[in-house]
Amino acid sequence: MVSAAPVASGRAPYTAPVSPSAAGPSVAPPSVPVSPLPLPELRAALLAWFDRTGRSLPWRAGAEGARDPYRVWVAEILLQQTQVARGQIYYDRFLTAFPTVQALADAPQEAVLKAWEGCGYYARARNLHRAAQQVAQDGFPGSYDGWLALPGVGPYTAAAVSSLALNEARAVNDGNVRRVLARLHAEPQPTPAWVQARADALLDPARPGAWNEAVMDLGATVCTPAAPRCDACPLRVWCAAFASGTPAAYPAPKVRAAAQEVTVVAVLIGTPHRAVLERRSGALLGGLMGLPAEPLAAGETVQDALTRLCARLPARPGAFLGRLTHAMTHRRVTLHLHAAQADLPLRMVADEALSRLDQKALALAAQPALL
DNA sequence: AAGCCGGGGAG
DNA sequence: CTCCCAGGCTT
Repeated sequence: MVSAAPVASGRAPYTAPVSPSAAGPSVAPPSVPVSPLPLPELRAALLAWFDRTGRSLPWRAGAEGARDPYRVWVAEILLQQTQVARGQIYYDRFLTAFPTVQALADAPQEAVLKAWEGCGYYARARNLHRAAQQVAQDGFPGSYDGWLALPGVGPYTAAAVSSLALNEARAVNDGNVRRVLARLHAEPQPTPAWVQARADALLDPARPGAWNEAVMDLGATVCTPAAPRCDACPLRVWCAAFASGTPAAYPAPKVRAAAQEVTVVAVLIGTPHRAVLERRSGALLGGLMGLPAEPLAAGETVQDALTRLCARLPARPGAFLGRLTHAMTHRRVTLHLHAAQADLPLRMVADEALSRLDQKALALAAQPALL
């Protein structure tokens, strides 16, 4: 594979490679302004690598630049902030449930969320469903701008679908592209505009879809976040981060807010298989079903919240069933589960779409932890 | 521009 | 444990 990389024909792309460690611990390494990359050679090298080692994925069926728009679209939504291995499982499940955009448009939202159950970021499913009803009416968009107008479709997804299905010359800008370009240029702090400008310049207009997939494949399988396999990279000879000796230092880690600690009280009325469930509303898990629950207010005890929850339903509180913790990126949830009794309608749990948190709570009730 | 939105893989 | 993932919407 390395043999396919261009023999740099005597030309060293960077005469003065940056050295992050020499700049000191608190000073970011200098960025390369606008690199004079040899576009024809670089494009040929990456596309040759992609044609040889590109991943075979279910949504990649069909002619290059003329893929089935529905399949590409569903895949791109599923893959937002979701790794390919995981997205593939949900892709197969989703396409089986909704083989066509018409089938998706005709389905009730609960069925769409059931197919999405456990995949996270459920606004993706709600927006995809709404957009499908729009497409079933008006037909598939015929351009980047048309796709961009659909709910749930932003600059990344519009570029991906229009390049893969319409052969439009639009460069995607995702986490892979950001990392690959940050390293190629040794830029520690790549802004979205910086990445887009360089992605636009690099895009091979002759094969926009294949080019986009090639950069993303490179980022996912070779130019990986923590331990890049530079020995297998077709762009190594032009890579300023490789030349620096510390490619993993680019881009610098993003500053993220600390996870917030939240305590929640939930009640099981019925059994783990047939129980009282409520439909969540709002941004967090909106549209999903779950056990009746209340977060603890400031200064409130678990017992206070349990009393408040049971007064709302209404229900009579029962035995403590167990506790669990659940991580949600920006939240660290501790859930206290109690039994309760009430005269309220029960639902078959297996028929509803639940979050992982609620699935954990039901599993806890099915087999109480010995603590 | 910055927060928010799930869940899991990799190191 | 931390950081990241074929991002988009809201404020």
